[in-house]
Parts: sequence; structure tokens; C-alpha cells
Amino acid sequence: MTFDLNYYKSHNLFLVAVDCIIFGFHNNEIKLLVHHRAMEPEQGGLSLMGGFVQKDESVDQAASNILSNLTGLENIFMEQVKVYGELHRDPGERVISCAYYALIDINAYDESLLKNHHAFWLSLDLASDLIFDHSQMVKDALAILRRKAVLEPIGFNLLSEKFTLTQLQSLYEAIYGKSLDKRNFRKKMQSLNFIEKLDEIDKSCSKKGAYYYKFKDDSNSSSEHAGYEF
Amino acid sequence: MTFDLNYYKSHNLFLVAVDCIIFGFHNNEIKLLVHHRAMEPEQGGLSLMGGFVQKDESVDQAASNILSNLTGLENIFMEQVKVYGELHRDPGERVISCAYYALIDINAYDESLLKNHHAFWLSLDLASDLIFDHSQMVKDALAILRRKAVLEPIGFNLLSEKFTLTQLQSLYEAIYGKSLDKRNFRKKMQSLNFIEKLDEIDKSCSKKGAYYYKFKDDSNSSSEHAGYEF
DNA sequence: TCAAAAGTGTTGTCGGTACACCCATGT
DNA sequence: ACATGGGTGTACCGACAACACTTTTGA
Repeated sequence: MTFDLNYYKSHNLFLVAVDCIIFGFHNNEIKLLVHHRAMEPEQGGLSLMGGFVQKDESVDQAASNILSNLTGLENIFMEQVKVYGELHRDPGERVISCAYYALIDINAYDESLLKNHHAFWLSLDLASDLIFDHSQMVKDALAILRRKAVLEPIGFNLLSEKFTLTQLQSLYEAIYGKSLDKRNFRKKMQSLNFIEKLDEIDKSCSKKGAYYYKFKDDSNSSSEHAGYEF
Repeated sequence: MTFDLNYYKSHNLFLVAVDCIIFGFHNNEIKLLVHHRAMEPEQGGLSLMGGFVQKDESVDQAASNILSNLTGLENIFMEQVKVYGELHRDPGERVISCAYYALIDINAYDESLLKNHHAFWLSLDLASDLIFDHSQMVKDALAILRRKAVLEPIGFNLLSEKFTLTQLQSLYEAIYGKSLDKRNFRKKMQSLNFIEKLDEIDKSCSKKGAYYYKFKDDSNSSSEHAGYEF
């Protein structure tokens, strides 16, 4: 089967990049995986982890490849933020970039891979002076995260498999940048039905000890945000 | 200033397209501007209006250029839906496409331009069998529209400058695909503070006549959905 | 015994929803 | 006079926000 390739050939071609906003959570703070850019322009500047899309991969695949090369993690939830397509957003060359965000457990990734890539965790407070339009990408990703975390069991990926309610609350406080009422938070979490109490108790950060919880396995059935059919 | 262009040169290049989901509203139905695709593959199939991004325009500009070439309308609100980057989404060639949606007043555009492009309005009910992944694009755009129309004075662009509350309600009913309570709808609209009653009365579709309303000029100040700062 | 974190209920407010009738007018 | 669409108010319910004390235990 051949098509009229002239139709396609007569148009411009572009470099297409993927930039990843990889969130982690440590010390009650949201962190961001970044590195110092190795080449001009903006050599040495703080940059999101990214790369170019290759011929033989979809854009989504390009994003998850970047993440797995960097952390060894596979099948992590990633979602598109948006496309950044301004003419001179990368002063070096015309590059159209698609941003993705991911949420990972900061305790469960391959440290050595991360070192190979000279990547490190940056506190979100300092994410306001990344190179190019990367700070905007982070802002946009955070807005999505904030919007979704109210409704869906997103954000659990930022914690270890077992976590206490206090830890979970700290995470939400970090995401929204404000403190929450303990009783209201617990009540809400209960009603959302995303988590399940375990028998185990964590005594590491209190004398009394706190029950561990985990993210319910069947929490895919609960949300399913309306089919939005025609 | 020269940069290390080898870094950029060593990567693959792509065709980048823009596909526009252009919504209109007529006869109490949401419509979609489409055309029959002129070339293989899928020649004759129903397609969104689209085109390729050119070297000298941003991706956003590419989208608004498509809209203005097609309708003569400038400065219309358009928003990105997302990027569609699967390998074989366009069977003819590898094309990465960025979808945008727009809402236009179906009574105020240049009919002749539209004819030149062989474009026509399709009822949204029939939008489930567009070519490629275009139906998915429409679904995704609708989801965004539904999410935003509750909070923001979006959707007004689908009506003429002056409109009655009944017309506005029909629009919302079409967007959400269900009928709404008249009293609750009016109460809500009042509280949202987006619209302003005019002195003029429309007698075209009732004996009693209905007040015209318009979208408040200063409604930019009202929303401003939180800075989401770091 | 005391410091430190875990855990637990009630009340008021607000927004959403359900629901039924009168009004003005053209025919 | 009547048919047609325009316009209005009230009562219930659920979600969210504010708010303070008791429990457990390791040091």
C-alpha cells in the first residue's frame, strides 16, 4: 500500500523532545529529579530530565524510557502535561517538547543509574529557576497533580507501599502547600475508600505507634471518571 | 553565538501536525467543524481540520492560523488538548499531532472561507467515527470543556454576543448531555457572576419575550484560578 | 511523670438538588 | 381563552471547615 507521500514530504520536520517532571517525597517535602545541563546553551543550568523522541518509539514510550533508564522503574504512571512549542524556547535549536510528570517512591529506585546520569533531587522550592521553560512545566504539572490528588488515589506512588496516615497527610500538605486538619483529613480519606488499614504498626516515629495503611488493590474500580461518551 | 549543534543534529526529526476540534452550537446541538479528507490514507473519511506546523510558527500559532484561515476569526480562545504520538496513528507517515479545541459562534464566521476548505458542521453524535485517532481527540476535548464550563465563563463563545438565559441553558444541556433544572441553573449563573442583564428583550421565540444577557466584560478578574506558586 | 505523636466527634455553613406555580403575550 | 415559553422561592441533604481532648508509651 502506497500513499501520496508528497503530501507529507512538503512539510517541515522538527526535533521533538520529552521533558520529565519526576516528583518524589522526602522529609515532608516534594522533590524534583533534575540535573545540570551538560551542553550549551545554558550549560550547567538546572534542567529537567529529558531526551529526544526516537523514530521507533511513541511519545509516551519516549517518556517512560527516560524514566526507566534513569531509575530502573518500569510501568510507572506518567501523564502528559502539555506541549511547549514556542519558537525559541530552546535557544540552541527549534525543539518542540512534550512534558510528562511521574510520581515515584523516593526510596525505591536504582541509585547507581541515577548517579550515572548525574541526576539529583531538588527541593521544589528551588524549582523556580530551571532553564528554558522548565519551571513553567513544573508549575503546570503541579497544577495537574493538585487537581487530581483530591479525587483520585494519585500521589500514593510518592510513598512506600506501607505508610501511616500521618505520612499521607504530610504528603498532601506538601502537595497543596498548606497544613490540613488531622480529623478532617482522616475522615475524608476514610470516605474516599482508597486505603486499607494493616495489622502492622510503625513505631519508628512515635512512642505510641501508628497503624500502617496501604493503597487498596482494587482502587481501579472506584474512580473511572465518567465515560464522557458522545 | 554558536552552540554544539551536533547534539541536536544526531536526533530524529518529525512531522508535527495540529488538529483542531472546533465546536459550534446550533439548534440546541453541539457541532463540530470537519471535512472529508482529500488524500490517502483514509481519503474521503471524516477528519478534523488540521495542518502541519511550519518552521516559522509556534505550535499555538499553527493552531490559531488554521482556525483563522478557516473561519476568518482572529484571537479566538484555543486551548491545547494533548499530544497524540503513537507510532502508526497516521498510517501514511509518522506524524505527531497536537490537538487544540476552540469554541466559536456558529453565526459569526466567514461562510465562503469555510466552503473553500470544504468544511462543514457535523453533529457531535456523529463524531464517533472520525479517521485516525480524531474521535479520541474530540472525546478528550469534550472532557476538558465539561470540566471547565462549570467553573469558568467558557462556552459563551459558542453563543452570539447577546443571548437569553434559555439559550444559555440549552448550551449547557448540550455540553453535559442532560437536562438541567431551570431555577437551579439561573440561580447558579447569577451566583457565578459572569453575565449581565441587558435592557433589550428577545421576542423571537416566546410571546412574553425574554431578556437578553451578555457576558460581562470584566470577567477576567473574577476567575484567575490560583497562582499555584511554588 | 512527662513529652510526643496517635487517634477520635460534633456543630455550623454553604452549595447542590428537587420541586410547582404564576406571568405576559400573541393568536 | 388558551397555549407558549419566561420567570421565580423554599426545603432538604451532603460535603467541608472549624475546633480540643484522651490515649499510649518510651525516655
